[in-house]
Amino acid sequence: MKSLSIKDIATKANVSITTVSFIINGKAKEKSISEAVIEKVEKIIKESGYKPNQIARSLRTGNSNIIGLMIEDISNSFFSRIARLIEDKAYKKGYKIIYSSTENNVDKAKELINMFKSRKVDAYIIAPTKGIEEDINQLLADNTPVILFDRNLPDVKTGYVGADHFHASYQSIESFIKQGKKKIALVTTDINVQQITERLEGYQKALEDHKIAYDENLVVKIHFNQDEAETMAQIKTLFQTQNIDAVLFATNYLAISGLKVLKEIDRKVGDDFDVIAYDDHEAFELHTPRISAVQQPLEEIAENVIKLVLSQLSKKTKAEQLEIIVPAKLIIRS
Amino acid sequence: MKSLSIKDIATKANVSITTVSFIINGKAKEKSISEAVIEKVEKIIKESGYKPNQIARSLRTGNSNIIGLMIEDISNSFFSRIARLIEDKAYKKGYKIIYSSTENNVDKAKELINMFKSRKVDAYIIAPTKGIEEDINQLLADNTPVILFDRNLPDVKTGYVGADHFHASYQSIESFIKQGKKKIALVTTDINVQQITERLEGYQKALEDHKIAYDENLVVKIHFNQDEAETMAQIKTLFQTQNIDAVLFATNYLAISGLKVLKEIDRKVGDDFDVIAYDDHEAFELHTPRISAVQQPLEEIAENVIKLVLSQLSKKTKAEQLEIIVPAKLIIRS
DNA sequence: TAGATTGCTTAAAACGTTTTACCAACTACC
DNA sequence: GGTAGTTGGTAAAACGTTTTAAGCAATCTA
Repeated sequence: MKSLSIKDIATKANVSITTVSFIINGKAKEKSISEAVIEKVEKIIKESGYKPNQIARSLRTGNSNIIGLMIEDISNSFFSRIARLIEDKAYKKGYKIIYSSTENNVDKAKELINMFKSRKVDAYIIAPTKGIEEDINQLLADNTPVILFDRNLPDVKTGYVGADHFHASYQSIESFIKQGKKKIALVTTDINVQQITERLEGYQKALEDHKIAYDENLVVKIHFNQDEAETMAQIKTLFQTQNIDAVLFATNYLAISGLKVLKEIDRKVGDDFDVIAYDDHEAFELHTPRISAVQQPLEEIAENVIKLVLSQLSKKTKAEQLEIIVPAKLIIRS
Repeated sequence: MKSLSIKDIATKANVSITTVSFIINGKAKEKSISEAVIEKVEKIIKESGYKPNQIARSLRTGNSNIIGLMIEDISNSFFSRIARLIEDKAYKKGYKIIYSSTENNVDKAKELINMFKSRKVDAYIIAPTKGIEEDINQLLADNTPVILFDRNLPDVKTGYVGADHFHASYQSIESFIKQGKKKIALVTTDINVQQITERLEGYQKALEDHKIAYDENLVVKIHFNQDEAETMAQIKTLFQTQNIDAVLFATNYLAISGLKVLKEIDRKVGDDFDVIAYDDHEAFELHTPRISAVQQPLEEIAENVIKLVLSQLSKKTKAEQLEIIVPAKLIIRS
């Protein structure tokens, strides 16, 4: 069964295609179509269940009402929760989302941008990887709105929304120090994005400000794409060879692996060994004892991302470089 | 900067649009285009970075290489993990995914189907809600492939992939009984989908087969869209008013709420009170003590879903009603 | 009364592809 | 030397919209 076209409606209503199009697009008044015709056509549209073909529409108008969302991995709860919020808000404004996981792989990311480009998405929301600066700048040069979130790229001048990672990390370490911790470890990843380096810098600065020497043996950088067993092995080595009394995990999945290790080696989190995780997770509240975590304000991030995107979509001007830094919150659980 | 069109390439290569199109679509041989021309055109395409406009292509061919994925909620880890796997596999076959969360809301689901329809998606993958049978049947009548997963709809005759919920539930209860449990509760939701009712039936049948009387006070149906505080209150009431010695949670988020309650009322999971969760979650392995769970084989589900979709896409025939039931696995942790 | 304005409507071009149908020039065959 | 087949290619229609420019009456203005 072929679906109806505007032509069928026009024939049925005995008016021209143009007239129907004007009515559909709410330009009836402006083009001074008579009430009688408007009503007749609207009735027919309603009765027939006609829906305009978005593809034809896109081809003609050049925009698709689709926003491309590129994240690292949709199965990571941080991203899936953000994605859900963004989807919700975009939907309310009539935009749909096409999403894809980049797996932090530059080639895949580039390919995705091409994909999105050929689908003529109206705007991009990207949690970027290093190495796609040029591709993004190309988009910006074409006047396509691009908003970055979670990680900023210094060489890309556009809107960005992210949490204050430096400060949150600093605070976490400071809270350890105030508890009297001396040998504080950091388990982080080797991906070279601002968001991650900031966490390291916060760690270093806090130590420095409290006159604790930085010891590189206490910082473990886990390779991004390796499997969990290997990650756990590395963390285990840290725990067993260094006499640490506190650890900050720079991502929630690292924290989960770390907690598994602790369980395995039967080391308890408590007064003499404390843990903070970056990015909260349901598991942390349920853990015994409960695990402290840095919470990013997901709702606020999503809200701002969409705000920036919509504002760029409405202006036709080049994207302005507007960085929105929202505070992250350290939740101390005990 | 306007992007290149096939016309620009044709002009540059001094051939017709048709020729370029044939080459792009790999029909050069078949249409007996000379090697020389093929090379020339391909070189120009490569150099210029030309990418065909998918929208125009879709308009002309009637298919979009997009698969619509409708799930309950992308921020639920079960769905986000499945989504990731499906995305991956679809991507490898050249298909992109547009996804949307239905929130188990019939109206939203219907609206989404319309949305997808007007975007001419090539196929649908749906974790359906009750009430959209007719809309789906409409799609099937138009010969559009639709594959259901996670929940089946009896009134829809099409491909379906899901786990054997009845059996997994039965097994879980049986394992309680073998431990000597007598008062076994079930915390489930009130959404009326096969997948959920099967879990209840498994519960009932296991009790019956082991001559334990069914007590409706031990079954709590939590309203789907309510907030967590209320859910926890209901579960708390169950725990405090009924003298139960085991509980099966029918979804992972219910189990998480339930575990929070246990923590709150300081009741320990252990020999005299056991818990099994349906759908595994990282939190369960980390919990002290570790929580047993029913694991659905995500990879296998995703694999089969994609297999069915692709098979439907290749045949032009009406969807065949093929139900693939994969076993779920009870992971006993202690 | 001529010209301008207003009210309602439409024909046709354009968006960037794919595909059908066709053409022209050779080659091969009997 | 006529016809059938092959090789290498193209013109133009079609997909379903939006939008520009214009047309025609009827009414108003001076």
